Amino acid sequence: PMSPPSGQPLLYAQPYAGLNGMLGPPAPALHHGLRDPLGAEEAGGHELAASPPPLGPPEPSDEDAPSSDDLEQFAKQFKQRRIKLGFTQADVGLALGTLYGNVFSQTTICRFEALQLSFKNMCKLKPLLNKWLEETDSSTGSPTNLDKIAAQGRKRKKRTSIEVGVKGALENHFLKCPKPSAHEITSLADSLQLEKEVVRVWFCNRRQKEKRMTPAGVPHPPMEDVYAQADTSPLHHAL
DNA sequence: GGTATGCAAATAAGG
DNA sequence: TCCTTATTTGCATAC
Repeated sequence: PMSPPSGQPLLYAQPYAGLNGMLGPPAPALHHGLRDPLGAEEAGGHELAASPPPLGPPEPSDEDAPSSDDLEQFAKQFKQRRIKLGFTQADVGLALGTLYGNVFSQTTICRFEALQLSFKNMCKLKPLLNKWLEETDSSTGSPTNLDKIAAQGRKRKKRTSIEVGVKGALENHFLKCPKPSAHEITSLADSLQLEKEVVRVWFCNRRQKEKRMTPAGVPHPPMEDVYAQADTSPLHHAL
C-alpha cells in the first residue's frame, strides 16, 4: 500500500483556477511522477472526461453515475440558483440537516460548489443538494415528493476543539509514548477532562500525522538531501 | 457580512 | 476491542 497521499480530491477543479496544487504533506522532493493513479488524463488540458459510470455493487438508489462534467455543471448551477434564491452556504448546510437529518457546514457546501471534494464525495452530496434545490426552488409542495430521506440516522459528532494547553499536554505524552494502552488513554483522558474516545482518536490521528511528516521508513534518504537538520518535528508549533 | 482554507477531528473499512 | 489507512467533514480564521 503506497498510494500517494494526494488522494484524488479535485480532478475537475482543473479548469477553474488551478487550485493550490493540492496539499503537500509528504511530498518533499523525491520523484513527483505520480499524480493520477487511475487512468486519468489531464494532460489534454481538459477537465476530466472519464468517470466511473459503471459501478458494480454498492450503488445507492438515486442517481447512477454522474460524470465529472455533470458534477461540474451541477455545482455551477447550484451555486447560481442558491444565490438567486437568497441563501448562503451556511443556510443550505443547515437546511440539509432539518430536511434530511444530517447537517453540513458552510465549509462543505463551499467546497462542493468549488468542486473541491473528492469525486465520490461529490456524488454523494449531489443528490442531497439537488433535492434541496428542488424543494426550495420550485418551493411550496412541489410534486417531487416529501423528503423521506431518513436513511442517515448517522449524526456526525460535533468536532471537538481541543485547547492549546491540552493539546500541548497530549503532545508531551505522545513524545513519551506514541501508542498508549487503553488504560493509559483512559487515565489521560480523565486527567485532561476529555472523553476517552477523543483522546484515543487524537493519538490515532497524531500517529497518522507523524507518518506523513516522516517519509515512511526512510532510514537513509538517497544522497543529495538535506542533512537532516531538524527531523524531529518539522514546522508547526502548537501551543 | 458571506466565503475560502489550513489543520485536524471524526469516520469508514479492512484487519 | 483497538489498530491502520484513507477519507470525510468542520472549527477557526483568514480573505
